Order: sequence, then structure tokens, then C-alpha cells
Amino acid sequence: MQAQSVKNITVKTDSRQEIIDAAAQCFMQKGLEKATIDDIADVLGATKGRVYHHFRSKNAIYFAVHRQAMQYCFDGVEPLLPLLIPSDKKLEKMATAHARVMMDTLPYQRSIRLGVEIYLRGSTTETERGVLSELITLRNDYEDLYRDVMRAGVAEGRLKLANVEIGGRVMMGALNGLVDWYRVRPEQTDEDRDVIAKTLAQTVICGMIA
Amino acid sequence: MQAQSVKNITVKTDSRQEIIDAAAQCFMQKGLEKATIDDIADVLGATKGRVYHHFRSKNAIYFAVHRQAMQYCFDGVEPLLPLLIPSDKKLEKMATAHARVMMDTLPYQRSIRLGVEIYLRGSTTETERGVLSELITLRNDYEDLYRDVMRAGVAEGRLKLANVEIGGRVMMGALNGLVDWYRVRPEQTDEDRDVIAKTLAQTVICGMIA
DNA sequence: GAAACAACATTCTCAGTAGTATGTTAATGT
DNA sequence: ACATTAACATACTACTGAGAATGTTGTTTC
Repeated sequence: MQAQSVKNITVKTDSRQEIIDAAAQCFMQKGLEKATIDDIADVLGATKGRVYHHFRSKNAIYFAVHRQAMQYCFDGVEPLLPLLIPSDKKLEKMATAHARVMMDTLPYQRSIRLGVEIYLRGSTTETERGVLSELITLRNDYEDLYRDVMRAGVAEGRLKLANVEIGGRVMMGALNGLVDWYRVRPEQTDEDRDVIAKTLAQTVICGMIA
Repeated sequence: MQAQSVKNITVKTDSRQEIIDAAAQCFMQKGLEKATIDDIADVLGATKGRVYHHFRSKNAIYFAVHRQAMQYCFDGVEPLLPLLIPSDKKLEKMATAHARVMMDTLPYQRSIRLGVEIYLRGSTTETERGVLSELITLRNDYEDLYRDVMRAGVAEGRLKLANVEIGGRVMMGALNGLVDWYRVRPEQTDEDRDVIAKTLAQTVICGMIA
């Protein structure tokens, strides 16, 4: 009885997750608007019916993709926060981890870059607006993780930043830019990705001056 | 006769330019797909007729916006190339100039960020594909301007870059990221923008390590 | 074992939108 | 003065795609 119930829930969330995953792929390939519900269903070898059984609207799917994308980011960085290491080192580790997440969850990260707040300029329902602002808050919280470490680093005298606000923007811009140029290559190993991530993080943090 | 002819051409290009400008605004506000031809016409207090008199299709308008955006970038940076100064200084000047262009031509720069190649995945006509690849080439040429200076700087021993390719990505990512967070504020002076641009450029080039 | 329901598929509707076809008007050329 | 054309506006078409309504099938629940 309980086993069955558990099994059901598992099946349900699995099917839901598959849809989210297919949506992320479609969003990445075709863009948020050109990707149609039928496209998403096609990827799954299913039809609209399945999609609308799990999601109220296309926006709801996008929200789910967005939330998942943010979750991946948090999951990648949060383990590093409790580390008792100098702030500059921690920041570098965080940046590297973030870069890895960008590469590893590319479809999700590309999706949320395609016009986050633009996509829903004037969402119809009030509920949607709520979810949207919640997602924006989530993103701000995430970026605050970096700014906190930056401030700590400045206090420690191990980081110099004319402006923490802009410093955060620089870091996020450089790292998130990955989704614009990084292409998944089959022959690329896990180590190759690590090299890219580390080089990227070091370049941002150490700068380019000899 | 000639004056008239010249005048006509001027009027024509003016009207065309107005459309491009209106389109850039609409694209920024609503996104590439949600922005409709009627929206663009509305901004001008006109109708579809005017738009389609000057442009064959919506894609053609987007191409024009894109080309204009790139032109703004070139115009901002090219004057700096002949300068006989150390490469690190030149790179910083270029970065600052680029940041200024991002702020000053925000609608254009945002437009081209909303899914450049995604927007036209599988353009219908062959002509469109041609224009598209031309625009991509243009962008590569622009970024090469930076990479060239980087390589020169490394040769001079004034810049250290583990990887020029990735260095270029970092710089472009950080600078282009401006369009994601920068908001035009009426009370902001020209000097305020300069401060932002310079801080941004310095942070990228000098890094964050104390 | 039948009623209820979950998990879809199929079919349909309706609104929005790119593009077209057809006026309309004022300027220009001759 | 008349033909032509540039520069639009107006009215229409054709299509696409989101979402709803309804149908189908297997599974749980009692």
C-alpha cells in the first residue's frame, strides 16, 4: 500500500521531470517562444495531453525549468560555503563550481537566459507574477552568496574590489557567458571541462595584468 | 535635381532608421517574438504599411537592428586601435569604450542578445542564412580586435593570459553582461556612466586579487 | 467487480500575427 | 496637366499555436 503509493509518486514526478527536461532542450534549441508544446511532447514521443496533464500552462513549464536551473546552481555552490579557507580561495572554488554547473546543465541555463523577465513582461495572472518575483528573489539570493564572500575577502584584505556590486556583475557576466559560447562536444572529457572551468574562474579573479 | 534626389534619399533612410530604432525598443521591451510589427508601427504612430514598405519581413528588421548594433560597437572601439600605447592600457580603453556603447545603445545591444542565432534556427530562405552568417562573421571580427590586443599584450609581457580564447570570452561576457543589469536612470549623468564603464573595465582586467 | 481516478491521447476552438492586396495622397518628373 | 511613383494607410487572408473539451485505457480503492 505504502510501497504502491510511493511508486505512484515516483512515477508521477518522473514523468513530470521528463517533461521539464524535454522543455529545457526545446527552449535551448528553439527559444522560449518558438518552442511549442507539441515540440516538447514530440521529444518525449508523446502529445499535448501528457504535458497539460502535468502543467497548467506553458509559463508553468518555464517556471519549473527556471527553478530547476537555479537549484542546480545552489547545489553546486552551497557545499563550498562552510569551508574554512581564505575568501579569495573560496570565491575561486565557487566560480569554478558555477562554471561546471553551467556546462553540466547547459539546456537549463540557456533557457533561463533567454529573456527571464522579458519573457513575461506583464504576466496575465497574479499567481504568475508571484512565482516570477520569487524566482528573481532566488537569483538575487544566489548572487548574494558571491557578494558575501567578496565582502569577507575585502575585509580580510585578500580581495580588492572598487565596487562589490560591479564585481559581482563582472563575475556573473563572465561565468554565465559560458552558455553563449560553450558547446558540448562528445569527445570532451570530464577533465577537459574542469580545465575550462578553472581557467575561466582564475581569469576572472586574477585578472589579466601580468 | 540632385538636391532633390539627395533629399529623397535622406528622407527614405531617415524613415527607415526610425523604424529600426523603434524595433530595437520593442525588441528590448517585449522580446524578439512577442514584439509585433504592429507594436513597432505603434511606437512610430504609424501602421504596418510603413514598416513593410521599407522591410521585406520581420527578420529583415531584426537583421538591420543587429547590424546597427555591431556598427555602434565598431564605431566605439576602432578609434582606439591606432593608439601607440601599451597593450594593457589599450585593452582597458577598449573595454571602457565597449561598456559605454553598451549603455548608450542599450535597446540595440539587448536586442541582439535575445537569441542571436537561436532566433533563426533554420532560417527559411537562403538569403537570410547568408545575412545571418555575415552578422556572425562581423561579431567574430569584432571580438578578434580584442584578442589581437591581448596577444600583443602577452608578447609584450604586460598581460598574462592562460588562454587568450577564454580571456576574450571572460571580457566579452563581463562587458556584455551590462545589458542584463544596467538600467537607464534619468538622473544619471554622463560622468556616472563613465565611472561604471571604467570600474567595470578595471575589474575585468585587473581582477579581484589584492 | 464496479466506481473513481490517474495518465495520458485526440480533437476542436479561438485569438493573435506575419504577410499580402489593395486603396490613397502628395510629390516629382516631363 | 498628366503620368508615375514613393510613401504610406486600410482591409483582408492564412496560418499557427495555446489551451480546452472530450475520449480512452489501465490501475487503484472499497
